[in-house]
Amino acid sequence: MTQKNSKRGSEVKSETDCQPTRPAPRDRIVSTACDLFRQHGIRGIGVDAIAEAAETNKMTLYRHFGSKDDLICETLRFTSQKAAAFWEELEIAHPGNAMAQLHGWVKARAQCLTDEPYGCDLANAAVELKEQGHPAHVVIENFKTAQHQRLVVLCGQAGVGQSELLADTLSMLLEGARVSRLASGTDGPSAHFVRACEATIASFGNAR
Amino acid sequence: MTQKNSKRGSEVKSETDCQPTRPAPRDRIVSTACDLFRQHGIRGIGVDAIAEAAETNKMTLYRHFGSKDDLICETLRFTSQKAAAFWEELEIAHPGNAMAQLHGWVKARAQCLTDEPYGCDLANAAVELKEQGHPAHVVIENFKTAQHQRLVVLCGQAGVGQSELLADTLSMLLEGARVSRLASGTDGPSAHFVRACEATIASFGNAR
DNA sequence: CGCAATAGTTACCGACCGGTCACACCTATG
DNA sequence: CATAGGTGTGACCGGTCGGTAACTATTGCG
Repeated sequence: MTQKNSKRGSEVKSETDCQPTRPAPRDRIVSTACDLFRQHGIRGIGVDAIAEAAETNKMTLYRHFGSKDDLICETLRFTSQKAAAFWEELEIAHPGNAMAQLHGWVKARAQCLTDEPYGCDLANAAVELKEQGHPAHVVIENFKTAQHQRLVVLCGQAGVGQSELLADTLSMLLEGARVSRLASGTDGPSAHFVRACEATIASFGNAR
Repeated sequence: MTQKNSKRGSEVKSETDCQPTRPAPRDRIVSTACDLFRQHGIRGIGVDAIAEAAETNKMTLYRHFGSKDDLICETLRFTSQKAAAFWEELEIAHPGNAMAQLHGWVKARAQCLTDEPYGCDLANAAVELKEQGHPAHVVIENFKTAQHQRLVVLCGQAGVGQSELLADTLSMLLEGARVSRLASGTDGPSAHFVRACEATIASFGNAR
């Protein structure tokens, strides 16, 4: 609005190689939509506001995404992909040591529990999008299944008894901690997520 | 719409004492709003649709509730009160036997996990209502705190070690199971909610 | 250069949103 | 019978929603 013809505050031209050449409109829209969906909820923000925040316009948004639902799915896929990278970092941090990776998982999840107080984007979307048959649901379920499967494998490698039940339990603890932080606040049950996980892992380890 | 002047399909008059005299408009609105919020989400249904489904009109709705936000709070309080009654049934079912009540809690929660696939209304509202300062948040937090406190007391009476940590763990497991059922489907981690709870309770009981 | 693809702008559409108004209606009670 | 309070009706308000049309400006590339 205030800048009219110049693309940024800079000199309009000759930003050929120094600056990282700001992302293409499509990418700006996706990442901006991620943030705004997170802050205001999927139903709580309009495409117009998303386009403006992404420093573009609604027409461009609709040329890349046929509908708001398409954009929703794309943002969820985007978030999924970022989350998938986490598992490789875990393997790098504790190579070949599954039990250490499991404890690393707990620690990392506890970290994002405090760093990202808005909960899991995918889970929140599942809560918010009630219309069954919405294309986002398959994205959400695929993501959740994949995340859980990685945890199942990890628990199996850690050599504990009933590894699948442990993975189920940890999955529920994490999911519960994230939504519990929204509903009950910081001092609710989620405050003891780490202790709960560690106690659970220990009990499974001893059980065998 | 189709019935115009007659209040119901009946003979317009003389329902003085036989029929249970259908609830007053205010009560119809609250319970109808509960259902519709659950089905479509709080943001997904309009006051007009709620009034119509409650067989009344928007004006009457606004005469009882000053705003949609007021109605939201009232429905959440309504749900809270119904949920509070559950604890008394639990005491009646297993009088004086805290451990039996704890297992009864698990069983009952597992039951509503399958009976009510839409998750916890209060938790869902917390996810959906991002605007901080929304009056619903205190209703939600009060409810969650009260529910959790009852569980803490119960775990304490059951005589397990670290009863508060057990209550935190069970709270997170339940919350996680309910949202996990939405995000991951019936076959996700929530399928083993009972086993996870029982294993957890057992490990806490043995730990001491 | 010249062309084509992409991006930006403005205006517009019909639908629906939460909320209000004035007025007619019904029914219970005095 | 009369009055009053709760209820029903329909129109209306400004605003926003998701989505589209037509046109212009910019850009990258042969």
